[in-house]
Amino acid sequence: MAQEEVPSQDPALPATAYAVLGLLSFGQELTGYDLRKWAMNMRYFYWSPAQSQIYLELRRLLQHDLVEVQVEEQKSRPDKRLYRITEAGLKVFREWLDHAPVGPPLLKHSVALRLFFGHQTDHARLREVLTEYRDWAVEQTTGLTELRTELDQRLPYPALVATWGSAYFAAEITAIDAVLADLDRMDREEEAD
Amino acid sequence: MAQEEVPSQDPALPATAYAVLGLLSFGQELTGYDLRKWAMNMRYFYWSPAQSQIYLELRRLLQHDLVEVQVEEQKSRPDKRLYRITEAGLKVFREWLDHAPVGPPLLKHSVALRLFFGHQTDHARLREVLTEYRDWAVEQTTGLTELRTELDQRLPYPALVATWGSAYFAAEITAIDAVLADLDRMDREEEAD
DNA sequence: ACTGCCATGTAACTAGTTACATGATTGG
DNA sequence: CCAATCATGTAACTAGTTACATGGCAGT
Repeated sequence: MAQEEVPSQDPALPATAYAVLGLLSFGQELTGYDLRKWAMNMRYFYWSPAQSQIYLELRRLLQHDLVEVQVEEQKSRPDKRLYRITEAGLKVFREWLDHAPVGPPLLKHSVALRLFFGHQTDHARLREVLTEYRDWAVEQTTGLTELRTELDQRLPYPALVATWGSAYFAAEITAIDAVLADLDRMDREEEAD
Repeated sequence: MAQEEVPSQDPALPATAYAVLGLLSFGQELTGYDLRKWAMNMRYFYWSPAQSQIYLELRRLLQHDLVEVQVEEQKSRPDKRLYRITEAGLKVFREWLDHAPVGPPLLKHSVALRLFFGHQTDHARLREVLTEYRDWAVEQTTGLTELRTELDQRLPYPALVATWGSAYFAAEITAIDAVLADLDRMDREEEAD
């Protein structure tokens, strides 16, 4: 390591670090374990990183003095490490929130990918895959509606995102139904020649 | 390395490898360069990996004999490597298409993430970010409609996905408008106290 | 004259994953 | 009594990124 000259002007953190920082920006002291649970509530629109990744980001943020930790000793189990955002952390987070370039969402839709290659399989199997995805999407809407009622008024912005998420899954369900109908149409057209 | 005993029964390839294999399953011989262009057409629903990653996957697929290559020598520029899917490749691809478990889409929506943390910024900035995203989404629908007319009849399944994609972006635009309206409402409620 | 396309590849890095290890406490 | 939860962390790996290098040829 070189001798420190500048106290890291622009840490250029990965998105996950900002997600962690953002969760801490609500003002509560949280453990890595707590953060993982919160991150799971965000899975509807932001892929939850693995548990080990969260602990890694926390250590990185600590090194940059963007969070501070208070260790609570526990008998015969790992010490509880309560993280809190620092002034510097809040500053960096707000800077990101206000000035980071608006990027497109990163999407890897494996079901859409499989439909794209539909010429290599049959409609029966395609319908199975699509239906399974549809069922999953229905479950997600249920989960989101529950989450939203849980959030409402207390956390207005997360509630807004939950509403958005519901709309997203509703749209997916409608789109799947349209695709399913199109597959039927294709079958009928094939039959009638 | 151990001495080869089994000729790699289950290669367990990453998703990107299947995407490449799938593109080759249309029957054309393609270069890495061609594949990158095709992958860019899929960016609406499946994140385009970096160019270097595509070349890497091709080399891996070659090692597994899932593709074969025909080298065309070029004077004073890199040789053109035309890849073609093999019988084994087609088999592995179909196996994946038919039997891979249906996974949820991987989504990292940085705009939704920023809205989630709206308490740390102001509505003016939030509106800017949302509007910029909205504009981008509008562009995407335009691109997709063009692509769909280009695909229609010739490639029915990609056309289906393109339609789905249009619906997705349309839903995003509607959702953003709803969020924008909600922000207005929040402003009015704040004002009236 | 210059920009963009064709075409491949390497090097160094970062983000992320899965699997493992530990072990008491709480709830049904 | 058994399963889940709490709570952190390491090790080995894979997927993916950016930046660089090369250099002719086609179109405006």
